[in-house]
Parts: sequence; C-alpha cells; structure tokens
Amino acid sequence: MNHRYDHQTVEARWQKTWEDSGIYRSRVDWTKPKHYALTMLPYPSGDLHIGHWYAMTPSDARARYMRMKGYNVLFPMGFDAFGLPAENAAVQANIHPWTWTYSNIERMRRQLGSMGTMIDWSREAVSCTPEYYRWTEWFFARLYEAGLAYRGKALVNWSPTLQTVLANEQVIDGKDERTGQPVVQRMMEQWFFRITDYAEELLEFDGIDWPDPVKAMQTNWIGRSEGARVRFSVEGGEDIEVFTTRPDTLHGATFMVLAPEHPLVDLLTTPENAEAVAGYRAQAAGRSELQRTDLTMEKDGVATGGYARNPVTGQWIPVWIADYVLMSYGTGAIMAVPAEDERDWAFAERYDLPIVRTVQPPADFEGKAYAGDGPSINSDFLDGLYMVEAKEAMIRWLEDQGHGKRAVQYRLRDWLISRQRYWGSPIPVIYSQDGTMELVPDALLPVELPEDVEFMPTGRSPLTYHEDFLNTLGSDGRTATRETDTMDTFMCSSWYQLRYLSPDYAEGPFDPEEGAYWLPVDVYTGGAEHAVMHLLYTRFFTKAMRDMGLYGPTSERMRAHGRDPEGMFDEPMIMLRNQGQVLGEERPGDSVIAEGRMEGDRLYAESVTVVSDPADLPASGKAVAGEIIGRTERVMKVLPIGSQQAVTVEVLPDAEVRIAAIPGDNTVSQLRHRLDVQRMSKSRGNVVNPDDLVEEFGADTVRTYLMFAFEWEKGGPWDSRGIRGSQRFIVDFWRLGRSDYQAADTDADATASLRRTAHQAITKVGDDLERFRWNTAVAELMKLRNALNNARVERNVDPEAWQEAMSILTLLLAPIAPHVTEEVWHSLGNTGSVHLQPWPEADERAAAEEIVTMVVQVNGRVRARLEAPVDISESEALEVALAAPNVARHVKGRPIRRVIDRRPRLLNLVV
RNA sequence: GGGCGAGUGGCGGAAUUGGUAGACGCGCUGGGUUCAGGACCCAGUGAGCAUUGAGCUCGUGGAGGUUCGAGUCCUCUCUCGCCCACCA
Repeated sequence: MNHRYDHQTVEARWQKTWEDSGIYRSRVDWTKPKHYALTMLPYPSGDLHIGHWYAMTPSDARARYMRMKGYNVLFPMGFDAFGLPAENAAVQANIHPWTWTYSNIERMRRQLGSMGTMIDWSREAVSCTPEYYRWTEWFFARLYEAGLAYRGKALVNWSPTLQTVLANEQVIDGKDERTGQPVVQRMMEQWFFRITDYAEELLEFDGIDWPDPVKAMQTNWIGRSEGARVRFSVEGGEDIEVFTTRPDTLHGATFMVLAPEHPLVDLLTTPENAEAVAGYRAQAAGRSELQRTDLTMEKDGVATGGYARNPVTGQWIPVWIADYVLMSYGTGAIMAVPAEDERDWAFAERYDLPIVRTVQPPADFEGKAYAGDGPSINSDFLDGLYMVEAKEAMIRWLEDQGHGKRAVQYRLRDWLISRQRYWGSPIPVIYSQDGTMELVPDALLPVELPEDVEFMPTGRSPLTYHEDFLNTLGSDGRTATRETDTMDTFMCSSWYQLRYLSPDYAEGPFDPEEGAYWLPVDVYTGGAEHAVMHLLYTRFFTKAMRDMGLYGPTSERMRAHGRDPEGMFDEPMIMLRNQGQVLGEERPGDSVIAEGRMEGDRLYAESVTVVSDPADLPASGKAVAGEIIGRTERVMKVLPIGSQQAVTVEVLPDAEVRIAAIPGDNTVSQLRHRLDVQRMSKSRGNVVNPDDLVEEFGADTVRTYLMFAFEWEKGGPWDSRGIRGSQRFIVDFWRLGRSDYQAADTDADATASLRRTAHQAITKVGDDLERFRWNTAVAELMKLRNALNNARVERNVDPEAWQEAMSILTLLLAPIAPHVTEEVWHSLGNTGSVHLQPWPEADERAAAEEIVTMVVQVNGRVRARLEAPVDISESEALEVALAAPNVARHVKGRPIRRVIDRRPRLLNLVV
C-alpha cells in the first residue's frame, strides 16, 4: 500500500501483452456457439470523442461478458470513411481526401487502442479503400440487374451549401441535417433504390428485439395509409388521379388542387390563367423547402381555369394549383374536401370556394373542418353510414363504376443515392453517346476514384472535369462517358457488417464460410439518430440481398455445417440497443433578471439580462431576478432571490438580451447557446477530451465511470467530480488485490456474509450485463468492494472465503475494467489471462440468506423491522410480530381481522 | 398539430410480479490524519417534529381513485424531452 496505482504503465503493458498474444483474434469454431457483437462504425473525423467511448466501451464489456459465458465472440471495428468532411478539408486546406482520411484513421486507431477493447483488428474494414468499394459497386450492379436501382427524374433535395442532392432522410425541417443549411427542391435525373418495394415488409419487426422508439420511428417514417385512388375526368384531357384516405367524403370534394409541378397543369390551364399560373409556378420553384413547409404561412394558390368532374356527383369542379400539395407524395394531386380537412377549409375560405359538409359533426362541435367520425350526410347512398362503412361502400362503388380502386400509400420515398461529390463510391455505370447506359462489367470493378484530382472552390466534383476518368469505351467499343455521381455513404454502411467477416476476401463481398457461422449480427449498439437512415437502409439492403439470392452460397455452407439457414437473412441485426448522449457539464452560477408578462407561474420574458454573479443583480423592480437552476433551450427555471418557489421563464424569440460575459448586443440565439448545456461542442467550450481523461485517470476508470454515471440508454451531463468515485473504486480494487490478507479472529457469520455478497453479485452482475444495465452492475461490484474492504479491516473472515470473494470480484469486473483486473488476476497468483476465464458460477447455498429483515406492517404501514429466519412459520412470525412493542402499540389490542403473509419479508396485520 | 417517452434527495440514479422508497456513487456536514492543499480514514446526510427509551408525521410533478398496502395500476392535469410534421 505504499505504492500508488500507476494506470499508465499497467494499461500500456497489458495492451501490448494482449496484442502480442493475439487473445482477441476470433476464428470460426463450429464446436462453440457464436456471438456477433457489433457497434456502429465511426466516421474518421479526426478525434475520438467521449461519445465514442460511451457507445463503444459498454459494447466491448458486453462482448467480453459473452465470451466469458462461453460464446465464441466476434467484435470487429472499421471506418465509414467516405463523406463530405474529407472533401471540405481538401478544398479548404488543400489536403487530398485520402491523406486527410488516413491520418485521421491512424489517429483514431491509436485512440481506440487506448480503450482496451477486445476488437479483432484483423477484421478491420475501411469503406474508402478500393478493396471495399469494389463490392459497394458490385452491390449496386446487382440491385440494378434486379430492377431495384433505377435512374429517374424527380424533384429532389438540393443543398446549395454542400453542392449535392440529399436523401429525404437527410433533410430535417427543410434543412440539411448536418449543416443546418436550407435545402431547395430541384428537378433532376438521379439514381434511386426501390426501398418502397419493401415498405410493407419493413413495417414488420417480428423476430427482432429492437427498442420500441426505433420501431415507432421507422413505422412513422414509412407512413402507411389506406384509402383509394380516384380518377377525376377532364374534358378532352387526361384524367387526374388522386389518392385519398377519406373516399367516404368524395361527395364533398368541391375543387381539386395540383402540385405546381404536376405534369397536367399545362393542359388544364386556360389562356386567361396562363400568366398567373406561370407566375405561381415560378414563385413555388424559387421557394425553399423550408418556406414551402412553413406552417405559419397562409396557403396560397391560383386557379388553372380548368375543370374536372367529380365522379360521384357528376359536378364540374375547378382545378387549382398550390404548393401545399406536394408532387412527391401520392399522385401530386388532391381532391379538396374543405368540410372535412382543415387545410382545404383554409384554402376554400381564402378563395371563396364552396364547402359542403358530408359528415355530420357532433352537436357541440364548434370548429370549422370536422375530420372526426360521424354519420354521412349530403352523400346520396352513403347517408347515415359512419366512416368505416362509408369508406368501404365508396370503394366498392368506385371499383364497380371504374372510377378508382382501393389503394395503400406510403410516405416513404425511394432512396436517392446519387451524390454530386468526389469522395464516395463511384456508380459503375457508363453512358454511350446515343444515350444508352450500361453497367461496368464486374470484371472491371472497381471503377476507381482517380487520385490526381483538383478541387475547385466552386465545390463542383472534380470527377466532372477529369478527362481520364470521364472518357471510356462502351461494350461495343465506342466512346462513352462515365457516371460522375458517387453513392450516398449510407450505401457503404448498409453492408459493412458483412465485410468485417473477411475484409481481404476477393471472390465476393464476404466469405460464405465465415457468413455461415457468424451471421446474423446478434447485438448491435449505436445512436438512435440513425433510426430512419442507416437502420432502415441496412434492413432494406439485407432483404433485397436475400431476394436477389446473394445469400445462396452462405445458406449452402450453413446447411453443410448443420445450421438451418431458414430466416437467417431476413434482418441484419437481431438485437439493437441505443445509447444516450453524454452532454456538457452543468454550469451553475448564472443569475438572471427577466422582465415580461406573467401568466400563471410562467413569465414570458421580453427582456433578459444574464450575470455571472448574483451580487450584480439590482435589488428590485424586476419581474424575476434570481439564480438559474434549470435550463433547456429558451426555457429556464429561476429561483428568485429570497424565494423558495422557482419560476419558469420562457424567453420570447424577439426578446432583448444582455449577457454580461459577452460584450455588445446579444441575441436570443446567443442566450440559448449560453444556457444550453445540452450538447458538447467546441464553441460552447464544454467538450470533454477522452485522451486527457485516460491520461489522468486511466481507461478503466473512464470506462467504469461511463457505465456507472447514467442510465446508459438515456445519458446525461458530464460530471467532472463524479469520476473520482469510479477512480477510487478501481484503485481500491487494485489495493485489495495487492493486500496480503491476514485473518485475526475469524467469524462464521462474517465469512458467510462475505460469501453471500460475492455469490449474489455473480447473479446480479450477470443479469445486469445481459440487459445493458451497466450502472447497477457497477453498483453491485462496489458493494462487493465495500464488503471486502470491510473484511480486510476487521480481519474476521476466513482467508479462503476472502480469496474466493476477491477472485469473484476480479472476474466480474473484468469485462468492465479489463486492465486492472488482468493485473490483479496475476497478482492473485493466477496464470493466463483473466479474459479467457469462464464467468463464475453462483453457489446458490452461499448466496442464500438465512436471516432476513421481516417488515411488520399494521394496516399497511411499517411498524417494525425484525430479524427472522427465512423459514419462519406463520405462528412464530405472528408471535414475534405482536411481541414487538411498536406493533402492539398500534394494534392496541384490537382483533386481527386479516394477516397478509409474505413471509419471510413482510407481514401485514389488518385490524 | 400528431406520435412516443419521462418526471424519485442538492446531483447522477436504485427499487423482479403492487410489499422496507432513496441501493451505489457524487456533493455536503462534523471529526481524524497531514507542514499546507489534495488524497486518505471514521461518522452523519429526504423533510419536519421528538429524543440521548423510543418513536411520530409528511414525502416519488399536481389532483382524485382502486387496494390491507401504490414510485409502480386507473382517471384527469401540469411540465419536460425525443421523433414526425401542409403526407391528402
């Protein structure tokens, strides 16, 4: 105990030993059950941040636990290495994306090494290497052949900032999800994958254990609606088809609205309206997605002058165009039923269009449009029918009369994979001069990215002006041009779990022999932010591969080894768990003066002044002045000076803001920034650097703290003091391992008690690790540490029991803190790695309690806690309970009417 | 606006099926040790009342309900978070 625990030396030594002995190499072994543990691969942005540690080290701990439980575990790692940041670095700093990416990867590999994980680096895959993207291209070719990849003209999301199109999933609130810059709609010819073909199957989550929120998000995103397609005829023109979820309200369709981009607009527009229509279309085209979807904006539109015939009423109704109708959903046209749809009501009101109720609203209904259920009215043969029956009756009528049919519509759009960027996997397609297109033959894959490229500050992809890349020959020997778009990087990550199986395999994307053993992924961990992107794409990819027969050889190998391939390739990952986010540290001490109007106990602040020191607050006259005790975005909880009751202060968007620490005029967004402790970011100065933590505390302490500090799936704010508790735990454990335990007066009870704590811990920690409950697992281990510490001081435990408990603690802690446990394992006199040991078996008898606390309640309220043997009889229990003075006092001699007997833990006397 | 989730000490969080609320840790308080600080050790720590016999009351956002018994179940309500959002 005269030595300090030198984590730096110990951790480095064991990391080297493990690497040299190759204990983390995983090999196929059909005699053992397999376990494929996967954690989302990082983008090589340059530095590993605390979030990577938070996601990866518990996953590593669980993989280690599974190995101790007897599984043959694969825990690989790689890099999702294509993407825009590399290209931006190239433009800004004149570094080639290769150089930038590779130096980052190198750095991150080192940092990953410092975590002490059991990653099998021989399985590493990097998506930007030709060996990898050869197969990304190969998959594209297969999808193309299967009709699942197609090139089409569509209105797409164009980001002027990034100079590329984006998938629907990458656009949030009309802004690019990465940079937050607005996105505009453009009509472009692009490559798509037919993910919509799988919409129905993607809604099923049978047989997979995924978190409910992720399933809900995907379901929501796919957005299945049932209804009908209805055709409205146009005099001398093509029919207008609409999709509606409310065919029962067809009698109330008093006008139609087309998206401004709808192809029939030109045909419908009368000469008198031509100018207005052209003007409106131009205006809509110029609006950003953000403006077009702004809900506060009043709906506007113009009449085309054309009319269509409502098939059920026979009436001719006017056709309008408006940009609240989206070209990308349904047919790009709607039948407007103002009485039963709020948007249509607003539009009808504004342009004085007729409104006919077809559903009787309840008597107390006061609103305008009524979208609820009710008996049909003004609807001829539907009158009196409620929604469900009316829908069915109308669909039957439409099908009988040939005016429409039952239909299912999905919100999900096809996956747009083209990117007008250099740093991505090329699309292996060439175009000949006559406009035909052909795939690059498999034998010529990969189409490699040229290295001698120059980046233009315009942001244009260098592939578009690289002559050697562009010019090629078609299969007929004539000159042809290459596709210059590259693929969305989500394409790379849709199949990486397969490449890990055999990153050097050259006969196919992965070795079927490996796939037959390891697939599918058993546990997948990562952030929930990928719920509707990566996690949806990879499911689609797996199902498409299955249907294209790409798992054929793997199935064959499975059968050869006696494993049934049935259902093995329906889903990529069986179990999914999402970690939360580590947030910036709470920053106490700010005080605030806020003025505004008070409504209830909430202040809507029109003016806000933030000071760092409450002494700076002027005495009075303000609506609220006090310390900020809670904050989220624009809402703060403020404890007024001298008050016990906190006040909620909501800062209005246009409030006047002064922040003492930031000179000059301040804005609400600065305030939000100042108050928002949510995310770590460099500009907020609240970033925690894992490298520094590892240097100061050691990887084991950081790992333990990250697992102990929060509910893993939730996350929370970093606490720079809290980590000390985990450090103490690790150092205490190391000291216990080195201490030469000498018993003095051994005591049977103390010995049994220590053994009980140890053996109970085996079960509890195992259960917790199984269920990703790291915090309670660590708490249980700390209890065992406390028990051992206590025994060491008291010296009253039998030495053999002490050794046993010490050994149990070492084994149970091994998945969480791999280095210090290895060190202690050896200092306890063991040979061989602790990480190759089996998980200990709990001795039921040692774990069993003999004496427990029996709680005695009178009428459900606790009146005594008595020590009782576990097998106490009812009569005996009653006797000791009634003998307790406090129980007797509350029974007051009344007869016991009922005894609720939960012996030996609880006895409730009802009097 | 719609969907989902969550509110427990000063803080992070515990609490199988309704059965000892606050495990474990941080922080804090008192004491010890130390040249000092840190570290370390011991004791205490939900609130209030009582007290060196005990014990009592309140307490899991709020209001009600079911039950011998509710953090847990039901109804209403408030607040926060996340996702989606003119999706016809």
